[in-house]
Amino acid sequence: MSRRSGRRAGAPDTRAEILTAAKSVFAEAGYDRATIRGIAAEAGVDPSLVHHYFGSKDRLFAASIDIPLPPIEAVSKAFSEGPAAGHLLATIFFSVWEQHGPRDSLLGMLRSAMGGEDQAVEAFREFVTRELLHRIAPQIPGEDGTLRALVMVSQLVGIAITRYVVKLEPIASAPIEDIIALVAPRIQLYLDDQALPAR
Amino acid sequence: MSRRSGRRAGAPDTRAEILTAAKSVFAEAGYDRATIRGIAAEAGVDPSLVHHYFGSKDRLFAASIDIPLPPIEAVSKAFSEGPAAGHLLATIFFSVWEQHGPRDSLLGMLRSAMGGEDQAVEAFREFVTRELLHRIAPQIPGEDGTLRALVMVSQLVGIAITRYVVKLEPIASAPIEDIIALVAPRIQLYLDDQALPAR
DNA sequence: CGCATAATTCAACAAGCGTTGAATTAAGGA
DNA sequence: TCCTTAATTCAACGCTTGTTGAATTATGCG
Repeated sequence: MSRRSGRRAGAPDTRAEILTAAKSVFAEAGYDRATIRGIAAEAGVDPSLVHHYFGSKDRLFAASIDIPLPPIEAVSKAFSEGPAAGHLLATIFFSVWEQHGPRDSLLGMLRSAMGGEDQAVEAFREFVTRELLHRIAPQIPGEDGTLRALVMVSQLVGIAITRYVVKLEPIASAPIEDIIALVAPRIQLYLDDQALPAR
Repeated sequence: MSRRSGRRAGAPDTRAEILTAAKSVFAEAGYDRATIRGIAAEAGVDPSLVHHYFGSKDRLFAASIDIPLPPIEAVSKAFSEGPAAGHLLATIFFSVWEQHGPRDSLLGMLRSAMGGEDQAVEAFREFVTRELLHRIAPQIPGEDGTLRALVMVSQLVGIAITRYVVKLEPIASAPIEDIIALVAPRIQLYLDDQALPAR
């Protein structure tokens, strides 16, 4: 395709290796503690090469959290499952987290968002809104549909943080099926119970 | 009392002012992005003075997240409330978060724990275990009491992150009573429903 | 007052950071 | 082979950070 490619077809793509290293390091350390020098070392290249390919730490980070999440599109269809919708929703959510690639990107975004990195906070807000809230909220009846949907999402995100970030036992080591079985009825309750109790 | 106090009785306690500034800055920025120079500037003193009083950034941070949380002791008593226990539990939890002082300390701990600061992660684990898990888990019947308690706590922490850290709407601006009313029935369900559904 | 001690500031160090531009090596087409 | 272009490295700048030790100022007691 490109006449100006300096590498052979089967050779390792250094740029991709840097990106993989970046995802891994950002996931472990978050934006602040991650260093370009550390990412370069992980990829086995010179720090300048990282800058040559990605321009800046900001842009490298942006490239690291840019992730397509195929299974999440099934969220919209989950609601036709009736009483099993809650279980299916939780299953979809955690199936993404249990894969190494997406998990690294999500962890990087999450860690950095909590750390206060503006770009990451914004990315996290957009991600939750676009991938989850916009697919779930319209399916929940009542004026407070969006609020209810977000509280429900907070339950899932809260578990993700406890399991993958803080690694609190026994959530960190429990089979994901046990956790799904536990949370599914509560998710279902958010979907069914449309009336806000009087206060 | 102490013969060796260099300040008058009514004079401002510089050490306390530094600590207040530290809590505020750590809460906003987290451990990594917070700087001793920034904290010193906030307190209106020289950076060296911070070091003189607290020794190191680590120890200053440790002092900043060391917080007594009086109302949380009431958690143990909440379970005698029967069907209202879930509502009371959520109320206690968020009443702590809605106060400025404790919120700053909690935010600092949370932000830094997510950022990967070892000391903060450990502090957060201990905090959740000591203040919440140990009080709640024994009250939940079944072998998986601890797991269920932690999933329940994850729901509360997840909302706290969405509301106070990421500030996602409409959770960030909703009256806390609305959120409590929403989450209370799900908390109650964690308390009541003792059987783990077959998988 | 004068002295001891605490409170506070000043100036500076060493280390690590992101970033830069020039130099060097490797590769592919004419 | 030569020459253009990409890939990669080298060395260094400027900046910020936590930390340090000496110098300076304020304070309270005898």
